Amino acid sequence: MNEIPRNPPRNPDEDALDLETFFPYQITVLTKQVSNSLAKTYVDRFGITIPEWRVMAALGRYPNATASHVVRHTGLDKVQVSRAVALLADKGHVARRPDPEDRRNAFINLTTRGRRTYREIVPVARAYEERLLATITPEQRRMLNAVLDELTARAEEL
Amino acid sequence: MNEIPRNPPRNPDEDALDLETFFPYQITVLTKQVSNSLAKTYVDRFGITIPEWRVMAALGRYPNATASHVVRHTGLDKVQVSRAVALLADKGHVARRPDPEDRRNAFINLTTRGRRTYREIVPVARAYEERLLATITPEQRRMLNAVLDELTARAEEL
DNA sequence: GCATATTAGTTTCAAATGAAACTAATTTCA
DNA sequence: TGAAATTAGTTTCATTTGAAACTAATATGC
Repeated sequence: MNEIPRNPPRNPDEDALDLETFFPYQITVLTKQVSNSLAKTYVDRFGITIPEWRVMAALGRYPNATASHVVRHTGLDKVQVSRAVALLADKGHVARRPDPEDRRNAFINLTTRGRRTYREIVPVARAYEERLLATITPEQRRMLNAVLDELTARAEEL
Repeated sequence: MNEIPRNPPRNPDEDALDLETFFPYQITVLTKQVSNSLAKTYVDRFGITIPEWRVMAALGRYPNATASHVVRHTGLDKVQVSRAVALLADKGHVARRPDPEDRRNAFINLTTRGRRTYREIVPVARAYEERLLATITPEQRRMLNAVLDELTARAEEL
């Protein structure tokens, strides 16, 4: 009795690193899962990609923004924003209005149609987040939120 | 005195969603930062990509694995593993040995050279993680770890 | 046994990505 | 002024990605 429990085949090397507890690995795996789920929802139900959704989210929150503003608010790079805005304009979700003061700029806004779509997506996005976070306590949520902000700031420094 | 603090231009829409507090957004931004930093380190200092590093990490921890095992331990898909193993074999970091019992399988192992590189990378990876997490408490780390595991399991269900 | 299904792993191909080059407009300062 | 530098945004191009098709080997069921 009392067999020694069988571990998975073990590296004799003491210093072996466990990927499963390595923070960059954990967060990458989770992010991929979450992004894939959301991307599928957005494409299937609304015909837009994640970058396009992010641009709409930024415009929904901060209307009349230039592409640079959108870059700041979405964490996308300017190439992605340029492309997402072009696609959203094709689909009639956003419109560009040149700035007469400085013709390098264009103000971007949701169209009526874009706003309607935006208002449909927001509760879907919230519901997904809610289901995802359903099993963790409000306490844990607050802390998770704070820690992620802290780590994002920290990661930028490094 | 006592000016009303100026918020950024506000959407009148009550239901606007703040991207900055939206969990899928937060985690995506953080992951991108972290991955870019690490990818740069791995490429610059060791000449390998993140998928290659992950394969090495899996083999360092669980030697003599088939490609399917590596898939399970790395969260990469089989295409990525196939490519990473081919590249690592070219670089002399891993070697494949066909399974005589079932010739569809091949056992993959770090070579002496691969093991040497692996042992160089592990402390660098640990040091990065350590610097990243330096400003959060051990308590927060434990909780973060547990919550990420929980959410990853949860995300797979959804 | 032998046709059919399944499994391991690779290759192909089309789409997504982002660095670098580019265009157009504005600002700087000699 | 007006030449050089800067800024906003777009386009190009080479690389990365992953779904789907494919090859080769083994397992299953009639």
